[in-house]
Amino acid sequence: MSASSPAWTIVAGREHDRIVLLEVTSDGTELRRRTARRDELPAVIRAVEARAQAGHRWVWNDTPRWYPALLNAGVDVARCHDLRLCHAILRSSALVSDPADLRGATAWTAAAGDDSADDALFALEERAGVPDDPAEVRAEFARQQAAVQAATDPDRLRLLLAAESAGALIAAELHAAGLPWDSAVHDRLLTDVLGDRPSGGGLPSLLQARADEVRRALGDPQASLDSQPKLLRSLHRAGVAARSTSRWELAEFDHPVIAPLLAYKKLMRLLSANGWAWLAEWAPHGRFRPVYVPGGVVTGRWASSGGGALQLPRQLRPAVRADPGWVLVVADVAQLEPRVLAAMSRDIALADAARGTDLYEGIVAGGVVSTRQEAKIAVLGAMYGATTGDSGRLVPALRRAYPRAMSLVDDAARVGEDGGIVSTWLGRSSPPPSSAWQALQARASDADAVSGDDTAARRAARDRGRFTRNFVVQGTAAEWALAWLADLRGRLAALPAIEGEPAATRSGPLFSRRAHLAFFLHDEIIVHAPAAQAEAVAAAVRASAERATTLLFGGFPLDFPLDLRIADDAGKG
DNA sequence: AGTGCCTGCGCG
DNA sequence: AAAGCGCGCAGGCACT
Repeated sequence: MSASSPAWTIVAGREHDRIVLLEVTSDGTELRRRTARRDELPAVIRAVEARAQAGHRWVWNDTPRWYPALLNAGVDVARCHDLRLCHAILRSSALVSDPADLRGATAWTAAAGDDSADDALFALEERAGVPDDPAEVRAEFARQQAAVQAATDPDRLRLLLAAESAGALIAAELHAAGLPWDSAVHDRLLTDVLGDRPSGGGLPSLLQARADEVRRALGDPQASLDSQPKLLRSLHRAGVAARSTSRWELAEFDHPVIAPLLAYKKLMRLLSANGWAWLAEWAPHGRFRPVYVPGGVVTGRWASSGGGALQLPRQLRPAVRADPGWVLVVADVAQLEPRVLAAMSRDIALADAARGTDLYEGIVAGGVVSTRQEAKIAVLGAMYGATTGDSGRLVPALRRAYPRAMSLVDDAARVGEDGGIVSTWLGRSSPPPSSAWQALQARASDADAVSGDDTAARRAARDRGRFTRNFVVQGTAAEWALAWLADLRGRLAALPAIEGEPAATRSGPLFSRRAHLAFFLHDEIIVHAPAAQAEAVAAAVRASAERATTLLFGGFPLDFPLDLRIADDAGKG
């Protein structure tokens, strides 16, 4: 390592009309300070990136503040440290021994909780509240480094911060590249299911036909089908004594209105959530560009804002189509969360059950329950804290067969019920209980508590227990997925760009000639790749999954098998 | 007209 | 109406 090469380059913020960049060694020595006009930034960053040593990171206050403009200019970076996201992790991590300095830096806290700037239209704008002053940015980075160095387990935290920051880069890149979307396929699907698109303000023909059928069965030509209270009253008049209009409830009744009404609701849902209006707004030019929000969920999962990226119905998958000459590599992890639970609890018995490709069949083969369906609801019940019904009934069998795994989630639940903090494998910690929650518990344990207080407090405690029970598993699964994604991103960047003119330029200046991530959904990814690189990408996807497993869980004998296919569209399988 | 809550349903 | 976690969004509706 050359003494003059920076380990970090801090994009420290704005001073007058110029952006301040500080090159810093790993021990904090400042090597060089320079400034650039905003329009010069892509070229400056490209130049620094080109001569950076391995492991160099960009440090900046907020990835959406800087990175989209770089991507638009055709510049990407290998690594970054996102101060806003890392602050949010460190200030509440139980691994940080003395978070006082970080918690005192309230400007970063306010910014971390502010989602008003996550709107697609403002993604390029400055996010309200994120400090932009070079001295403050530098100080916050120093606070974070000190917190990590003094932490109980610095290596885990470093891995978590690196993964979280890589996620910030990937989220911006996913938006820039977009998911290839065939609007003709989407339109055909809508027309097939809903009927011809109305020219005026009316409903598509098949949807209208269903509505007519429902009103006939109700004997009420004026019945309102889209207002829950009105529909409920119409149903009551027709002799259907439902208490709600949800699908599960309606299915219990035997009445001629039920079938057409359920059909109507299904079609109406497609029209309002992902109909022609959605297509025009969110996938207008052959790409669906949702706004991803890394760290948007308490557990560390990503959220999304706009377009409903994380709720894309299976029904619409056929509209995800590769460009000509390109393919999609679609991969998801089978039973990610129970595998994560087995690994983090070091439960060899559960790891043995996961040995094949289907963990649930493995549980059946071990004689714990008798069918795959039972295994599935038992495992979900264990992770979610089910106490009643089929699921709750099966959990004790799991507790006998996999005591280590079950202790981990049972302990997490107990800590939560007691008002404590739990943490993921890499050290993301749950938020403390709200003051209202604490007040409720305090009131109930008071000597002269009213009788209602006690049951309310017990219920709130159990609710929180189910939350912390699930937090450790869902959060660690999110960490595995981030590690997978981050490693894969590096492997894809190392593949050669295609020669000649790109088949399409809709993925932006960087990704129109390079294999790139196009979609991410908790435990599933889609890579858009030149057809000639399909096998290389598939190998990279698998290798990254193995790397993520090793990074998190070392040599624990458990793998995370992928369901992987190479196809022109994402609708099969 | 803007807001915030409720219901219901899509995803993992 | 899910029993049992985490989300976002549309539409209706009550409120300001």
